[in-house]
Amino acid sequence: MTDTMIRIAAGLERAFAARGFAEPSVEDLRDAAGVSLRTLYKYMPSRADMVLAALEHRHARYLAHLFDRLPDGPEAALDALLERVGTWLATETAHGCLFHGAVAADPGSVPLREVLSRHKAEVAHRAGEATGLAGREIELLVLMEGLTQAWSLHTDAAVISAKRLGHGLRSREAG
Amino acid sequence: MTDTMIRIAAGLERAFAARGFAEPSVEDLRDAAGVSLRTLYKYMPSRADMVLAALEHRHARYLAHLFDRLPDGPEAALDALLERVGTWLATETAHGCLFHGAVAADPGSVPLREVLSRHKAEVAHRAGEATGLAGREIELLVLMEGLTQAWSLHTDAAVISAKRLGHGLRSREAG
DNA sequence: GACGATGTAGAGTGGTCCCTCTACCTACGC
DNA sequence: GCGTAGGTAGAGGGACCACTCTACATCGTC
Repeated sequence: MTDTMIRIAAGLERAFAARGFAEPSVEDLRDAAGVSLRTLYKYMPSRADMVLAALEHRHARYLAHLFDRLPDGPEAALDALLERVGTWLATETAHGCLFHGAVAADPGSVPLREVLSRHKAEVAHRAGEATGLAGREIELLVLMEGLTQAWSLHTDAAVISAKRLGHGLRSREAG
Repeated sequence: MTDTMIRIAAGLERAFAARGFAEPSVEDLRDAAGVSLRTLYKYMPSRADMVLAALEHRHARYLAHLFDRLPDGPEAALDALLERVGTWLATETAHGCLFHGAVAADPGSVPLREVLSRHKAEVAHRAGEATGLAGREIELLVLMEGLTQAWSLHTDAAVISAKRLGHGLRSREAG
């Protein structure tokens, strides 16, 4: 039951990541999920629900990718974190953040915006904990968001630049 | 002739900025442009061309907003630049960067990606010139992109955070 | 006052899409 | 052997959308 659900969500995430939110039809999504149309609609009663399920699935995977067994020292942690953002972008997505992409594809959707907010807030919060920069979550958010957006244009150079900006953040404790 | 064209492009830009790229139908765009369907298609032979025209128009307006009469001193220039990014987001767009939004709505479009690249490259280049940070364009790009994305969640706090990150960038000339 | 360029108004067409529904299959507990 | 739960396959409805086309209005120029 929940097993089927997870398998479907994984397939949907893959489809949306590869082709965006506008293009794939529900029949494409059915193929990506590997179930029949009826089963798909049983678990996700509308296309909008399919988007939400895919994002939920991605949220869990993204957190795991960024924070599992991160180095302990604060400087090492921040560098490793930004490095992992780069590897995520290189392996998992063709362009930009999937959550922003979903909102951009349907700006009127309130639940979508809520998912985006929760996602970013949790990423920022855990980044603050992991790097010993609690209280500077917004700086960390700006850094990670900027890297995510700039990566598609500059790949590794963007990672290096984000790390430099991050070092500046730590060397001065000015408020 | 070109006058009509500009008026149409301005209306299209407003429509896409307000409602995203997926939602508005061509009839909605016609209303926003204030011309007939026939005239609209005369100047922009397809809906994809309407998107491109809207982005071209926005590109010019964005550059003007960011760089017209920017303060001279490098520190003041960077702060003012980031401040202007904030005011742009507050007055011009409900959510995120319109160029990224357009690509997200149609990830397969090559001309769209080219417009995005040219836009970001020119913004970064001119930001480097204006702030005396030529050679650090990618850091500036990460900063401005991060601010743009984080702004919708944190508004003014994101501007302040971006400024802090920017100060760190200047205080150390390390490569 | 005729004309040509440029515009408006809006109906129609072909196609796609989301979603529903019918009909059938398979595995398992008892 | 039979009911039940949960699955597949796929056709069809109703709505919407991008785009085209016909018919008519306006206006500056000669």
